[in-house]
Amino acid sequence: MSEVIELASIHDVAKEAGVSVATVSKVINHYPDVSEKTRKKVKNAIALLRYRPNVIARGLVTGRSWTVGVLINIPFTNPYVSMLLEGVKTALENSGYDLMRLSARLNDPDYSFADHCQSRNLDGVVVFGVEKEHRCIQELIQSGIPTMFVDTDVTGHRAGNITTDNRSGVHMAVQHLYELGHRRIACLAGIPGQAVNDSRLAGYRDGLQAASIPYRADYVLAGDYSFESGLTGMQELLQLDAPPTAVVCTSDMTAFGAIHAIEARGLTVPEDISVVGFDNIFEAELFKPALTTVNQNIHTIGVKSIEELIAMIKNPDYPPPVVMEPASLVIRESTARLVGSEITR
Amino acid sequence: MSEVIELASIHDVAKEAGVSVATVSKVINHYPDVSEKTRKKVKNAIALLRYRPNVIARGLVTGRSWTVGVLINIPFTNPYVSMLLEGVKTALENSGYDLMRLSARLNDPDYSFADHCQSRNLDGVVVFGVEKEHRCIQELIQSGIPTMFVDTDVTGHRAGNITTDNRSGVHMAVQHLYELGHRRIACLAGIPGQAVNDSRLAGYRDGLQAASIPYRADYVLAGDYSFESGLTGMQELLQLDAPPTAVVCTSDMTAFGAIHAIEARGLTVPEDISVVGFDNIFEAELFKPALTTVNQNIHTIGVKSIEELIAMIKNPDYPPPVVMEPASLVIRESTARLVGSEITR
DNA sequence: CTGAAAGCGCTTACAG
DNA sequence: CTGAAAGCGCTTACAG
Repeated sequence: MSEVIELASIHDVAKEAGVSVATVSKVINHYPDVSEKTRKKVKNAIALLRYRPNVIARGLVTGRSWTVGVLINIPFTNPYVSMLLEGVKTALENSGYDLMRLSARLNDPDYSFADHCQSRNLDGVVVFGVEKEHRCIQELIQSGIPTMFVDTDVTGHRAGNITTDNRSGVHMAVQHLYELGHRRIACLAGIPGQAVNDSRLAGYRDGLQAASIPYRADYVLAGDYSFESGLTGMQELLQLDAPPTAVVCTSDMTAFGAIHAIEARGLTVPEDISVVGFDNIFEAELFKPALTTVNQNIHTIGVKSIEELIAMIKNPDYPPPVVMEPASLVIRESTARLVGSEITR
Repeated sequence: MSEVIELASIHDVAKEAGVSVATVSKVINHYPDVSEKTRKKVKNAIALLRYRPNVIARGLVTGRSWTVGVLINIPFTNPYVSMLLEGVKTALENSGYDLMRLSARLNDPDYSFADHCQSRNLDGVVVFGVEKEHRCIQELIQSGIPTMFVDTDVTGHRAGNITTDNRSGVHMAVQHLYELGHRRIACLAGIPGQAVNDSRLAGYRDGLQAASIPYRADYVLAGDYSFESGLTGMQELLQLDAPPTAVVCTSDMTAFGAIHAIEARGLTVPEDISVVGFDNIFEAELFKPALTTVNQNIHTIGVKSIEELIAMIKNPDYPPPVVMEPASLVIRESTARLVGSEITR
């Protein structure tokens, strides 16, 4: 019934056109030294046989696979990842590159991510959500495969990175809360040791310092950027003798969790406690109360990570890019002026 | 300083071990007819040189690339896509396959998705968000590449599909609203012609019919599953002389949009109008009011699409799978009993 | 049990 | 301007 159609090879085209495969190759690759007449013949044969060059075979000899890999060490369901991938996808359109998502076994000691990339002839790779210390990072840098790290502040001969100005972002959040009269400002943080988290915590300290508010260790809780960690973290903060009147979270999902915990206690946001998030995922606007949060240009980060990567691929001497995207504060409904006698020093 | 380490080839291993490349190949591929002694030597050489077989080169001769492609014709930022990809990723772990996301140019008449897949030696592909009529679907079926269509009801020699029982899902939603006393039930639908939408509309009609409620064309509006289409669709419904008291939406995002429009009019959900969504994305629970919606086992669909695809790849005679996942109604806060004299026939 | 040879579908010097 | 040959890194009959 429905016949399976085999793809024609370059030999088929050569035979059809009555020329050599070398000549066909030259036509395909737009070499100038082919007569118009021959070029015509070949093009006709290509059209007739619906020939498409095999990218894989070509890659074997040229060493270029027209494929960039991506390592995502965060659940896809994190809206942050979705927005980033959307940016990646946008930058890839019409670039000629396809995207390969590697099934990496980062916890397997016998597994090497760099080997995986090389065995697939990847032209470059973007990596994100990996801690600076993971061995795969040094292996990657050693391998010489062009790499862009998102949110991991490492560089190498052919490796750059891109991140948001996390530090300023949280600083702005703290300042905003200060200006609203808050002095007991807590922080629901992320995973200790990750560049992203450390920078945000530094911004938190900056903000406190600029406002001359002493740092309290019991106001800072580690987490993992998830809804759950916001929920449990906030529950813990509410147990304190002097609970905070405001909390800055290092992700929007964590902020949602925190708000959930606050409301479960019969309190309201922002009347009783102000909450600010980080990321500005699209849900932040939909949420009630609409979330005050630090905006990251996530889509842009996705786009630029690919653009810079491709630049590195095309030019071996391209200096390893280090790009920092600005953060900005988006004020919505989850933060408000502190009322009453709560203001203390 | 940091030396770039080249990956060893099978020739390097052969030389190091003092055997032929054929023998190395046999060791790699676990052929039995290799003496223990030789096997040892080769394994040592492999370890010494940190050799990994080049998947690409292997693929060129075996015809298998250990790569499955995915065509996603919906924005990544749609939470539905994220959940599906998370399932896909889960099923891929330890399968040996990597995932390639094709930069498809579906609107380019010179572009053939099937050719693209073949030129990349893809072992199989999962496609979703593509209308049944798009030429790429027949091309794919013709090509003989194992394919799983998600939410598109086509099959072929080596092509199956998977979908949610959309029809029953919406039927249940309508029935739920009917039992709450609603009779003026509208539908904010999706893209006409898409299998997903048609099934859901059929379920809407089923529900009406079972309740003996006449179908009103002005209660059914096409959309595109987005927040915006819920917003504008609902605005339109609110203009009617007899606006609906309940509306079933064909996506959660559309439901969010509809609720937004209702509230912007000074009305409340569910007191004034009940709203039910479709998908049960994780935001549905977070939203206020928490959304009553039809649950799809999206993660499972992602998992099964890959499992079935791999089964088709491994066995040329595997019958084209057609799987339908059950839908279920999740009742939350966005639907309520109709009060007062609103009940009419 | 082992290896030489052909071949997967291409590109790239090189000779003519 | 054109094509024969070697080679990219592998696997697979096949001969020994």
